[in-house]
Amino acid sequence: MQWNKLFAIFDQMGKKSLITQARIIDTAMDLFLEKGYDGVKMQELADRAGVNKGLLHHYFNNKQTLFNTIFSEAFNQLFGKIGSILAAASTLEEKINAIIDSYFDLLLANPRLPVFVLFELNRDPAYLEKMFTNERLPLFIRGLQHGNSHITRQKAMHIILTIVSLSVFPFMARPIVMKITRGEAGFVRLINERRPLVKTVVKNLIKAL
Amino acid sequence: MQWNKLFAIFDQMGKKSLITQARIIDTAMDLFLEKGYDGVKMQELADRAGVNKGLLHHYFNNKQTLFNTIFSEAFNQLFGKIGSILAAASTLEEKINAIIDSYFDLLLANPRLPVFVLFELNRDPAYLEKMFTNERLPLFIRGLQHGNSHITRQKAMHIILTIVSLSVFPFMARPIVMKITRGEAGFVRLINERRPLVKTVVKNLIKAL
DNA sequence: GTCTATAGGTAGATAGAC
DNA sequence: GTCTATCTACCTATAGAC
Repeated sequence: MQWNKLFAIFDQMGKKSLITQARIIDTAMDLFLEKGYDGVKMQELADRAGVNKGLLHHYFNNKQTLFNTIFSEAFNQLFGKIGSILAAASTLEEKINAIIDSYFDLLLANPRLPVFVLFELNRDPAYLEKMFTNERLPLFIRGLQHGNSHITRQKAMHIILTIVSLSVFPFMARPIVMKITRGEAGFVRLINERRPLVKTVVKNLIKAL
Repeated sequence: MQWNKLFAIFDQMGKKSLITQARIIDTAMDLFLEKGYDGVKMQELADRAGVNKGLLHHYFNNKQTLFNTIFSEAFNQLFGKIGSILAAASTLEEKINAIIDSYFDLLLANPRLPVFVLFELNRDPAYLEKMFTNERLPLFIRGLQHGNSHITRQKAMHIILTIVSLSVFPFMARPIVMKITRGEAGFVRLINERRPLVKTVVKNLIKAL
């Protein structure tokens, strides 16, 4: 992002501050996703965002508060869409394909998302208490079961876990996969080849269950 | 690990130092896997290992060197066994089931392994250059193809990626899965239920390919 | 090999001028 | 809202006694 140009334009409009906070959040998102909570230094964040270090404390009281903002956003990007897809009225196969497509699109644009979220959750599972309300997961399962009463709770869990495993893991292993495909282009090609394959695998799983 | 007791015994034998280094490595493995490179402080590591902070620098020159030791070990635990299984003389199905079982056993004992390795690889892919020699991956693929010449290089990659995705991801998402299963016991039950399911899914994938 | 003391640098956070 | 200067705490690493 070429912040300097945008910055100058907004500055002339006298609305610098309007985008300052947004720019901090935008930069923090990049940086935390790359390095995790402990790897990010406030000074580096300020430099990359093109703002003074003191401003970080003006907008967000401290590092933890800023991180919480980013983590919530990342978590919701990663798990928010499943809920709405499952809640929508459509066939089981349509729902499943929609989830798979949604993950592939999201992670092609932002591949670091899952490693970041799962690393931080692993480091401190307390984050989960704030994020995953207890109503959220039964909702997923009921979304799958709706109109498909033969799917038990247990089977629904295995189906969801299979979908997410197959869709998300290749992006988490991206550095390794890119070593095999020798570069970004090959990675994208392999991923897009995988998209229909994952759909088929899940369809066959449901038949077998 | 109850280091204090072992420590006292070896101390009486005058062989304290023999296990000191091993204890540091053991503790560092736990700590780095939990918090990642940037999250670990040398003081905390020394305290947990029951040794003086200065000793860490005596055995390993600096934090980075100690970390490299741990990372190599973790990486090899995670990817070492695939190679030897694939190289062994057995049928395709036997190889695949052996890999799946190997992952489930390894990760039931040490669930943090994959998140740690992939987070650190994501943070600095340069680690990969030292770990993944260029001969390693073609070897995996040829291992799968051996005696099954109908499997193209491309198909082999998808098969391996599917096996690893299905075997490893549930452990990476462990905090979330444990929230659903309400505790460790439920998690282990779900995982063991999954083991044969993963084998079936992969078998069906190969038929479909 | 093991410990204490401390150097040297950097982290997050605050105070106050503009 | 923005910037400079600075405080306090902590981190890695080293020096040197035992």
